[in-house]
Amino acid sequence: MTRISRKQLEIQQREADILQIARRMLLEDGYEALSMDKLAVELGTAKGTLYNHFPNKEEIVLALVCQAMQVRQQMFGIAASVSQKSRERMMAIGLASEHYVQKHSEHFAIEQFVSNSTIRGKSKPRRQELIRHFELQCMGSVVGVVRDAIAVSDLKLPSMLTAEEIVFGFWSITFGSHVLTYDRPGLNELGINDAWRAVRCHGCAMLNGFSWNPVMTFEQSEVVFAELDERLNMLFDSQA
Amino acid sequence: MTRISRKQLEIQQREADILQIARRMLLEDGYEALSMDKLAVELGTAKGTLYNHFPNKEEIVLALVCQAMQVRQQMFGIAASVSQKSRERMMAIGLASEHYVQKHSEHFAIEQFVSNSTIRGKSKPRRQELIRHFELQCMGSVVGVVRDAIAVSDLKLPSMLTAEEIVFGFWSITFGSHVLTYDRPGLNELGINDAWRAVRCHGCAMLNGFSWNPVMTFEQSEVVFAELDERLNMLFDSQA
DNA sequence: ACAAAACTTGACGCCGCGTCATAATCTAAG
DNA sequence: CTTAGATTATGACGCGGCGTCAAGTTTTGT
Repeated sequence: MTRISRKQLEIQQREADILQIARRMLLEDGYEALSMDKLAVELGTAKGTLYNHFPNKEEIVLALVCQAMQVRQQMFGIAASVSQKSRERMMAIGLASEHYVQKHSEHFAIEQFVSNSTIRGKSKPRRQELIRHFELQCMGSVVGVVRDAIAVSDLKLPSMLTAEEIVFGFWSITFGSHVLTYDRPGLNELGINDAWRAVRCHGCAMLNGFSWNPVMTFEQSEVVFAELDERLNMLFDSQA
Repeated sequence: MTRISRKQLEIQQREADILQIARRMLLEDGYEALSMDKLAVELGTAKGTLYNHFPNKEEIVLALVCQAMQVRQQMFGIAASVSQKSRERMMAIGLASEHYVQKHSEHFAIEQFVSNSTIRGKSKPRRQELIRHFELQCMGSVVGVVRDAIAVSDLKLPSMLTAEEIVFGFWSITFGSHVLTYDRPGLNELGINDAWRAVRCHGCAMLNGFSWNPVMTFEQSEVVFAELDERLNMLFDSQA
């Protein structure tokens, strides 16, 4: 049976190779530059072989998106358990998001390609479920923090909002900031000097806006962010 | 000289027709469905004629984006002058954004196609300047409100942030929310029942987080939003 | 009326995706 | 080891999309 496993591994390895090459092409020259023909040439096989692994181009991209979301989800999980204090856990998730964009931009960038596009529709149900799964897990991590905060009275849930809708607010602010920061050319020239610091401030403002205890000034918040950042860096490094 | 103007008008009219058809194609079937060949057929001319008006496909899309941004910018301008109170002006701009996404989704959707993509790079400098112009104008409207608020002490500018960075926060939250709401399938199933109301609450939370006077509860805020919304609807309708 | 300028046309070259008949390779039973 | 049957690899092909350009047509100015 050594034969079977050897062949199996060879195929698995090739699948990984395909994704690796595809990622490089996407990152280097954008979505249009991802060509199945060129990919096959770089892989050293015929084009038809590619189609034994993935039914179409979109599935390759979505496989990369899945990898990306898995990385993000793991980081969120780690961040959510970095402290006992609910507000710090929330801040840590924000930092994880920041970290993800900055230090794993190869994944973040690929998430962007698919964010508003026809790509999703062309994928198999299996893949869609997987993506949904990771989305739910990320959401779950953050909603957990919100619920815990409510349970220990760090946060009073406004009558107009659900816990998920609270999360939606923070999701919007980080997602929005990071997308704008990442692929909007020249935010600096618009007067936004340090977008990253600004995002932290906005997160702090919003936490304060919900009266999420302990309410603190931006200056105090910055110190806490710095401490959490250091702790998170260690955790993330030890993970890799 | 009636001849000159007749021909000129004919050409201008055709340009408008091209954009109209292109918009319909984009909205109906997505970016991939915008085909120069089909566009030419629908227009009733040869393909080469298209290329007398636009040097490439991307320029057509970007022309549509310019139209969209112009609409948005006008709405922002109106919203920024709907009240004397700085906080209400800020809220009105949020409402304008909401209105833009909901009632002018044909424009908003097209902005999305270009938000993270290779399209921008293929356009002529002239077009890029135009886009930049509208971006600056929108930014300018909001920054104006922030500066006014500071001037009348409705808002104290945090030492860590510039006025533009404050705007960036609100930009992120509305941009992020609206993108997520618009093209994420099934936010409802994630527990987000009324994303629109949630966005208003988050805006309110953030304003409160900056201690933007008059600080108010979500419930109070909702009433003000409703009043402003009505006033804005009248203004927007009278504009059209 | 007529020449020069401006505009229109559509066939053409090139490239990319996905297919499929054929060829090569592997598996497992005899 | 042999060999039939299953699995996998190949690349030429069909189709369709973008942008070009030489040839033809209309408009303009005199």
